[in-house]
Amino acid sequence: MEKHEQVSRKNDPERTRENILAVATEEFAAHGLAGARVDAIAERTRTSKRMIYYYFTSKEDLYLAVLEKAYRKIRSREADLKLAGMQPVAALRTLISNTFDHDENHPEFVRLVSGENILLAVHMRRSTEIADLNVSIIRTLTDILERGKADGSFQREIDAIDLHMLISAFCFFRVSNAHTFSTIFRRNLSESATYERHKKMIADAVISYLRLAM
Amino acid sequence: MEKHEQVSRKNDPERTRENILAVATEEFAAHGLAGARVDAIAERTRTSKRMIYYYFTSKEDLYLAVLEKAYRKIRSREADLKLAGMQPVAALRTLISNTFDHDENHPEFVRLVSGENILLAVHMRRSTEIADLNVSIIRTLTDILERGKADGSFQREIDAIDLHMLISAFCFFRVSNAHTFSTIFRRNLSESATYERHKKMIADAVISYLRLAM
DNA sequence: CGCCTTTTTAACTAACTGGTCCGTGCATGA
DNA sequence: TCATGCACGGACCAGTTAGTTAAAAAGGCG
Repeated sequence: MEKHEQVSRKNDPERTRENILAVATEEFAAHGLAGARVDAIAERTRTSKRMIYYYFTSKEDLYLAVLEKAYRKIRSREADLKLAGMQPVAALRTLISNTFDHDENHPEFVRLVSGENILLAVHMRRSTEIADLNVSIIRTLTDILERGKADGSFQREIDAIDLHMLISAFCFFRVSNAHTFSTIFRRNLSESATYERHKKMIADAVISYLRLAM
Repeated sequence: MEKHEQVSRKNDPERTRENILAVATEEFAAHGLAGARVDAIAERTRTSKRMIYYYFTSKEDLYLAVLEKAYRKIRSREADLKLAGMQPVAALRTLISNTFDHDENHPEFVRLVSGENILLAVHMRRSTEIADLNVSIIRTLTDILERGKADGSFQREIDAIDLHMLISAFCFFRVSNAHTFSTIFRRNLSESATYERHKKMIADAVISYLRLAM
């Protein structure tokens, strides 16, 4: 639109809203809902505390908005992996690699979800849009499993949601519990050698498991 | 003249301390460090808020005491499984089953650890005793892996800590993320059929993985 | 008994924190 | 140009919260 005018105020509601959301995401991820301070968010914002309430009504509503935005972000990133054309095993490896990288690269998302679980996911339940979000990944997994069974790559009888859980659990835990784990075992999980080894491990474990019925 | 039902007071510092710790554990597990209320703990205690400070000095110190006690509890429960005499595969299955059951039966422990991770494990790092706690499980796993390799049950080259992580991740995640997971996928994880299926799944996955080099 | 530890009670404070009041600046269209 | 509605901000309020104070008194060990 127009150029920056240093003296005059520029009304840019969209920008203000997004700015608040971005700062709030960091704050809630770092301290949880209860530990987060509205004043702290306001300070790091380019606007004021009053504006937070102007746009988001309450601390809880702001928190929910942060949560929804975080989930929306994944949806837009996922599913352009073109797995349909790949061999089942290769497709699965690609999918696992993607999940692994996502959690590793978005610790703030992992922390938000962890915090929400401590609060029994009550806020997430209030949200209508989050629920039907991960349907696509289940559909993708179902397709891979079927094709793998047809061509003999997989013989294991397994439910797609269970499989998703097996994969998610490892990828998520690596990030969500990194601090206590590395404190106890004195091991740096974000080291690139560890990173690669773990990525290969979860993929190999899943593939081994699916290969044969036992 | 009217007298109280309880005429005599019993001085039992140990009991008082334990009572405070037990109530505090519930409160911290339910709401996290920031969300927990000292007054709320005091109310549900058979003693008073003053006693909390008499024995624990501050909210943070109380929280740390809760954390340490939770970890100490596992240590005392584990390692009487007599795995040394069992075949490697059977020993491993027993160990996995035990980890699985532990997390399932102690959601308050899982929540405490989750919360501590959100806070970057800063309190845990202050504790001297928690660190050298899980050495025993690594030793046990190392032993099982060596025996399994010797008798040909396992051919996979793997580090014991990585293996522990693979097992823990699934068991922990099932509990720590139960609320968001079941909200998204509309599945009740504490149902006994699901419980048994998942327990078998993680054991089979680990065994399959260890069996062959790929 | 004599002395130290444990326990009780209730009021209190100082800082904090979520939320609001009320007034001002900005842009636009009539 | 002026009215109107949206965007904005500083100061403030009212409730909450960790932590304290003080005065007593009962338990228990030697």
